[in-house]
Amino acid sequence: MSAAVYDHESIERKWQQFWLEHKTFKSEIDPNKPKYYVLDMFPYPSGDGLHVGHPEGYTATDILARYKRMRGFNVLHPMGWDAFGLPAERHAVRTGEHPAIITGKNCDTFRRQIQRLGLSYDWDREINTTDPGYYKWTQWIFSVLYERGLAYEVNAPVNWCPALNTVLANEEVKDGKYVETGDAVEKKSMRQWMLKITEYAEQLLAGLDDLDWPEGIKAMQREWIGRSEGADVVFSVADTNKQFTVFTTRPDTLFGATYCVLAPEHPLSLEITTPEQRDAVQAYINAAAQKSAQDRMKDERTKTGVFTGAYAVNPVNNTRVPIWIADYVLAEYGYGAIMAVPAHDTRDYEFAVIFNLPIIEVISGGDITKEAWTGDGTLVNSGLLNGLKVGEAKRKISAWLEDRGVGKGTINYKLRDWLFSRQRYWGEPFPLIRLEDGTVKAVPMKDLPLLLPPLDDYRPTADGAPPLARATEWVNTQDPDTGLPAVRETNTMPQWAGSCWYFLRFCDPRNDNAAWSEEAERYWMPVDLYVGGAEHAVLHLLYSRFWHKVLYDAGLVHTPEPFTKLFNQGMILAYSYKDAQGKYHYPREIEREGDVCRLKEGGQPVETQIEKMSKSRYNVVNPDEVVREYGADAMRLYEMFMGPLDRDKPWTDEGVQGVFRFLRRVWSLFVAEDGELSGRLREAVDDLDITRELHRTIKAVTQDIESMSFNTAIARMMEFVNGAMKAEALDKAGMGQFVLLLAPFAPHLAEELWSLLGHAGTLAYEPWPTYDEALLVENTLEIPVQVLGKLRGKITVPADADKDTILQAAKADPKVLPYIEGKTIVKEIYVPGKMVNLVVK
RNA sequence: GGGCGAGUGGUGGAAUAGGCAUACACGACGGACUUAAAAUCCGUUCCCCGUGAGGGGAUGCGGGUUCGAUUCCCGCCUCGCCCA
Repeated sequence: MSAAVYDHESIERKWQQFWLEHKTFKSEIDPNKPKYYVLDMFPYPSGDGLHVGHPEGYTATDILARYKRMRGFNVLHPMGWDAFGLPAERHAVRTGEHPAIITGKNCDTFRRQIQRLGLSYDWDREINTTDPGYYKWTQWIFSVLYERGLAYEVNAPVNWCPALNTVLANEEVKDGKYVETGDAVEKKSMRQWMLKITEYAEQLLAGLDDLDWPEGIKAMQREWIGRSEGADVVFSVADTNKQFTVFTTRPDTLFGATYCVLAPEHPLSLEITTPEQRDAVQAYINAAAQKSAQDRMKDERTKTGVFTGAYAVNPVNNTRVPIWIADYVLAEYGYGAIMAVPAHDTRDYEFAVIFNLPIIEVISGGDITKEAWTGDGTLVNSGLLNGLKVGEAKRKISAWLEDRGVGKGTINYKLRDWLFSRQRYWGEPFPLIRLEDGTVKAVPMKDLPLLLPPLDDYRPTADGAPPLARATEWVNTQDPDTGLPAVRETNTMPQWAGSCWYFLRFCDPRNDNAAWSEEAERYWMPVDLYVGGAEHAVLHLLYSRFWHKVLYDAGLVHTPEPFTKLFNQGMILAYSYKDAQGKYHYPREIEREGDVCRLKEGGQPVETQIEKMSKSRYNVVNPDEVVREYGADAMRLYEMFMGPLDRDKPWTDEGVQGVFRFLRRVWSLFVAEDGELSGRLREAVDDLDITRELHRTIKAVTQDIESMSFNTAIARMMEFVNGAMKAEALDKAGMGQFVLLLAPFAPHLAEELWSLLGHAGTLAYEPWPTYDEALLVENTLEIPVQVLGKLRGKITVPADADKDTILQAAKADPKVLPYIEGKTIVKEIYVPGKMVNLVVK
């Protein structure tokens, strides 16, 4: 085999070793250099190993990291492991082996796979959330929250997932199911730790405005926080001394309230019910308890409800209105009670029609005999509000209610407090003890980390307590201050805890005296670019922002937001093949003839679709195999060349081969048969066309990297290479500049070519190529000529030709002439350097 | 129902302060090299009519603004995500 073959395997091994040995990408604080902190969402190291989806985001950030280094930035580009998680715990339950062991193995696999991709991480900063040296500080931050009154215990109905034996946060539940696994979730009343994220609702909302994040993600967070302005209004229950408060976003429609509705769970529901109605109400409440909130809120569902027999008094006009119980009102939102204004609320309208309740118009503008009017208009039938517009009426009635002590203008949020405990072993223990009198104390800093105790059996106890309850010696402890007996919390923190602050630890990962030093935090934070999947739009990104704001208020970090710019990469999909029986087949079992795909064996036709990669669909692409066959550079290049980074796109093997061919062409451009530098590359070759092309490429690639349009950057380099292949001689220095352009994308190949060009060491810190604007200007221009907007000809003119000359040439062009002869030119348009359009009649 | 995003060749995609639609790549077809194949290299490849020169049409659909619209505006359709 000739030495000229592009041997990706040995080139990549050589340079990966070089980078590790020389710590090429080690970053240290340097006040003389501008910093650039570019971060990937660190992975959960699952037993399945790396997936081709992971390297997509990692390659994008790596290109930017390498590019920024060449532009003189001090780059922080770290990687670590979000390693607490359920699969390791399940493994421990099955085998009795401590979860740390399997976690360690999985981290090793991930590290090895990631290093094979040639990503320029500073491995001296690697962190692992399950490392006691790390979770010590997670516990410390929990203490900060606890000391600031932001952590509290509550006995309340929570999302219980029987399949997992644990509770879940609101954000983890969708349509009555756990978002990760689809297991059913039910309501169960339990004692749990909560974090007061609601206290930061306003800040979390306001902080979004200035962030350079995708609008969609910001919109999702805004929606999740769900701020609404309105008023609390107090209704008294007629003929009793009882009263209840409703929250409404439409206090202006108060005069149109014709009934009230309490949620089935409302404490007054049964209390106010008249004896005649008691059985019906009780039955309704029982039925409602069986339904999920999502089911109850479905618009298409016919509304149900039951009359309590009781009446409420509307504070604005002392009218008696019936009180109903209905499950379209949720206990969790507002006060679990509403005033119903059927004329101006679609759901109230629907309910009123079904139960034949009165509908009174108080805002003109619609036709309430047909449907609710929810738009703006003028107040009618509304006493003191008559004649006002909606906005004015809201303000006036809020003030009126407040004056009389029967209500006030308020702001309500959909955001609930964060349920922060899990009935798991493999998580951070809460640094808390509980004395016999019920007092809860934080474990002092000097006693952290509070280590997880070893167990023989990682299952929950027989009576349903979390696994940690098995460690009786660990649970039963003493108050270090008084020596009094105390017990430890047996719940642990959710997986989100470790990822809420890991970007801070990366700034100073080996610090034993503090979670981070002020110097490191001030230098590196905030994260300049954060890249990851959109699935964390609400969960991780909202939780980390919350913790960061608390740390900011505590004076522990210097910016109110952690992530300046956020970018979501799309998903990598794959073709899958399904036969008529619905059974999936591996791509290698398939052959393609024209439009139809069939099984190689038996020839049965199969259906082709593009789907998310998954084992069950037999369409997973293993990055190890891609790297083995084509190399890490080809893998990186292909993932970037597939299309825009933020879009979902399907993997094809032929596509990898395409970029592999490109790399091989680059190799053959530089390297001769004998493995030495090709004789085509010579000193001081003066080929203006190639030089121009090089400068155009430098400009385009630079701009494309800045805008993260990596697919077009690669296309530009391909064009340059296609041109250079045709040249007989190439300028060595100029081709060196091209190697530097290629370096962020295909770093191994670039390093190898750079050393073949006679340079010592790494190119990682070589200055990024610059271009000469003068060389971008063409001597002659080819100007398309349109007649009535249709392309009819092209003229070639000197670049400095003036408008008149160009128009004369356009009109004289033999291709154009037939279309203007015998006609009157009414308008001549010349867009400088771009085109001519002649308008004729 | 509301919000966000997308819809361009056989395929992934390129081009938007309005200015040559289809860059780059894949696939396909033809050719060179080879005993043959692979690899590589060269060429063709949006569709229709035409031997050709040439002509016509096309960026989900229908309108509008404009000398000129993939790009801007209005109204729809389809798909994805989020919320209800």
